[in-house]
Amino acid sequence: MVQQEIRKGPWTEQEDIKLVSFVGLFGDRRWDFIAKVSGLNRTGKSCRLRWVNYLHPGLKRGKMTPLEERLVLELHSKWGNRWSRIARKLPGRTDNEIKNYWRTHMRKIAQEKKRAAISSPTSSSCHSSLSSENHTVDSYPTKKTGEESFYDTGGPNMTSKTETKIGEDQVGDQGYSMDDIWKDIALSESLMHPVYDGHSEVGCNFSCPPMPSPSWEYSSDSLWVMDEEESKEIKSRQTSNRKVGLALGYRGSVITKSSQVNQFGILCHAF
DNA sequence: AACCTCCACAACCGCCTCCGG
DNA sequence: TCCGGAGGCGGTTGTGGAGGT
Repeated sequence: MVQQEIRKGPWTEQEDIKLVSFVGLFGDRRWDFIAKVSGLNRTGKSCRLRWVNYLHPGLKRGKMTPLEERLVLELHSKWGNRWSRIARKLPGRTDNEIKNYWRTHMRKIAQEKKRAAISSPTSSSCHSSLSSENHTVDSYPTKKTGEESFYDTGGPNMTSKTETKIGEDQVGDQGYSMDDIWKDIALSESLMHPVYDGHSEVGCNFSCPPMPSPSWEYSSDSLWVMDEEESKEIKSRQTSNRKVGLALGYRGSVITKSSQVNQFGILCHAF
């Protein structure tokens, strides 16, 4: 058999249209199947990612609201890097989006805090990661072996992967890995107030009220409104008739860049 | 105007988990 | 019970655009 070459890289409008229509037909579960029958020379994974992060009708775009920002912070302190889980509490936001947001914004904040900490060197809590003497503020500490960093875990058993990767030479862009970000944030938060001690999901008292689900009105089986338990429950309810025509629920409310708006206009017409 | 830096975001990779045979 | 495949998840990278110098 001649294997068609798997396409990679940016998706075209035509591919999007195809994907949406096939998801409409077969639901958003059987990604490998969809990838095959659609004729998109993409992997199932790629199709799923495109759908979840970009084509899903309930996606909210644009800047994070202050409420969302706060929620991300608090949920991250509660759950660590469980982006998909955090995303479920932020209707319309994807794990990818939150991850990206966290990475850029928190890094920025951490840098600012770090600068502030440097300018007041009497602070005893800033010794650990600020000791790279002959570096500028923008060069970042590398991970010390055996040093504990609860921020890169989000839980007791998420350390291994990160550590083995970053412990080598992989330090991310500009030499600033996720690991370093967590450390910086840990540092900056410790300067501000005591930090919730990390791992357990119980006994964490937040001042933040439960997510009020602002202006969110997507269907009840939305990806984002479910917590794990809910999702399990729904999964158990899911039978073959589920989701057919989910994509037909397209609404015009998806905020996109101008070209993307056009794209969705086209997509709507595809049905 | 050209160049640089930063940011936002899309997408890929690799590992993990789950589920069906 | 075991195994393989599909899907899910977290980490990372690439790229384009905006803003600053």
